[in-house]
Amino acid sequence: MLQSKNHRTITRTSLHHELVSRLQTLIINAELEPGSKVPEKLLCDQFGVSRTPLREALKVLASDGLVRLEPNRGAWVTRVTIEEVEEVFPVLGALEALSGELACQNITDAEIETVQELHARMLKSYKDSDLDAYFSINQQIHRAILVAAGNSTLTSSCEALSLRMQRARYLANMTQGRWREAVQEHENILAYLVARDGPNLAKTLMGHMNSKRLSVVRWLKTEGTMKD
Amino acid sequence: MLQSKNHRTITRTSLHHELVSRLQTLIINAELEPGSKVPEKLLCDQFGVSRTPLREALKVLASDGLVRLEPNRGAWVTRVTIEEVEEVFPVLGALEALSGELACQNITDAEIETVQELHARMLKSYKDSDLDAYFSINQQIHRAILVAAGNSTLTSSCEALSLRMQRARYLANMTQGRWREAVQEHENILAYLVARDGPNLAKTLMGHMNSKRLSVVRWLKTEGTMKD
DNA sequence: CAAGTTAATTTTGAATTCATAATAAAGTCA
DNA sequence: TGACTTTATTATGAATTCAAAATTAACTTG
Repeated sequence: MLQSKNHRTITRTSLHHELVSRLQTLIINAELEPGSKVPEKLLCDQFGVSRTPLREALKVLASDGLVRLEPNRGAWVTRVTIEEVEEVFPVLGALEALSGELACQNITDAEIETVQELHARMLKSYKDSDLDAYFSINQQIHRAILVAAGNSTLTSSCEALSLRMQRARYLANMTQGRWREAVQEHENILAYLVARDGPNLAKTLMGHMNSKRLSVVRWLKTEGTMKD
Repeated sequence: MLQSKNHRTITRTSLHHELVSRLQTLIINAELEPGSKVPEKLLCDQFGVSRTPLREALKVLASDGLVRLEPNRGAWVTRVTIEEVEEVFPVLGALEALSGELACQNITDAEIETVQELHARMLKSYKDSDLDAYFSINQQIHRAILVAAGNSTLTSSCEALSLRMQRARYLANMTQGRWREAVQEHENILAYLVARDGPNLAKTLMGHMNSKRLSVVRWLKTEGTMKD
């Protein structure tokens, strides 16, 4: 059988992917509020598409846990619950630990330099108390390590879970103390990466995820007390 | 806002899930041949559904990596490649290691007994050279450990990746030597589980996945030599 | 006017339709 | 005959349609 050379791998299933990605963005940025109903018709109008491709995208989002489909009642934006956080961060920890191990085996000097630059910029945004910039660069660092690990399955698994944790701004809601601690953890991460010390980088990344979990859970608990 | 009590969580989005699951089965059992085109119309007829829900299911399968969507050319059943195996097993290893750690923390005596019974039955099927039974029970053991770990996110991540590795029969294609080795590894897994020795169970499960990877890759390489 | 009932409206799930792209078949010409 | 066009045919992607379910509104009736 013909192995189909490499059939225009450039073109991507444009509309479908586009919709999935735009809906993800809406949910991450809480433009679609957690717990609320996904306004199918409105979104169709906004995107200028019919219900068919939109619903296809919603099914994919549902399988990623960003929305929940209720039979005959439509799609609902899922909330991040404490239970979910307690589940997802350990898994992310294990995956990031692996990414650290692999990155130490495979990372090039050039890639290390890139991470160092990102780290420096992240420090600056910390000193400037620019939370948005901090979070963006932070993500880029984790992503750079994943890329250096050279395992695309690992990358997509991590990103799917990260997406779920990125919903809503509370991740951005850190105390000064937690922020300082996170920066210190990143110092260690960088050091072990530069030293290409896989086991310690793995341990540190896992610990980093664990601290993050504690911080997010703590925040979710106070939030729960405030509202309800 | 109303937290929507627990809106008939019993009823599941029946048709959609049904289709996803049946398509998965067809692919796992290689009734849809790897590398072949997904016969949309035929499947619609077979399942007695229209193209709309079938295509929705295909998008979900694509996001799980079981099919690949080529723009304007339809869906194709993905092949298990050596590269994919080299990627997926390490990730599965990390996840199973975590499941071992967590299981040791949470498993009940009753659950341990269940695993022991499964293990005994697996040994019997090994002695009987009943490969089908062996694989089925093997899976049940891994699943039981996952369930005992009590992390549903971890469970679904593992199962999604396992599905990808379950395509085609070659997993069943073990040498006598590899089979014996796998059984020995399972002896260790059980022992560490009974002892609730998380770290060693984790290490053993990771090693188990690594052996599996080597075995599958070796087989894929000989298969490649035979055919092409 | 409150609780329950029925009718109107909207939303959902899925089939059908339709324009466009890809493939296969037929036709052309050196 | 064999490479290249041109023309049918088929398959795909997405809009539209339609029946069934859920929601809302209107209407009883005590």
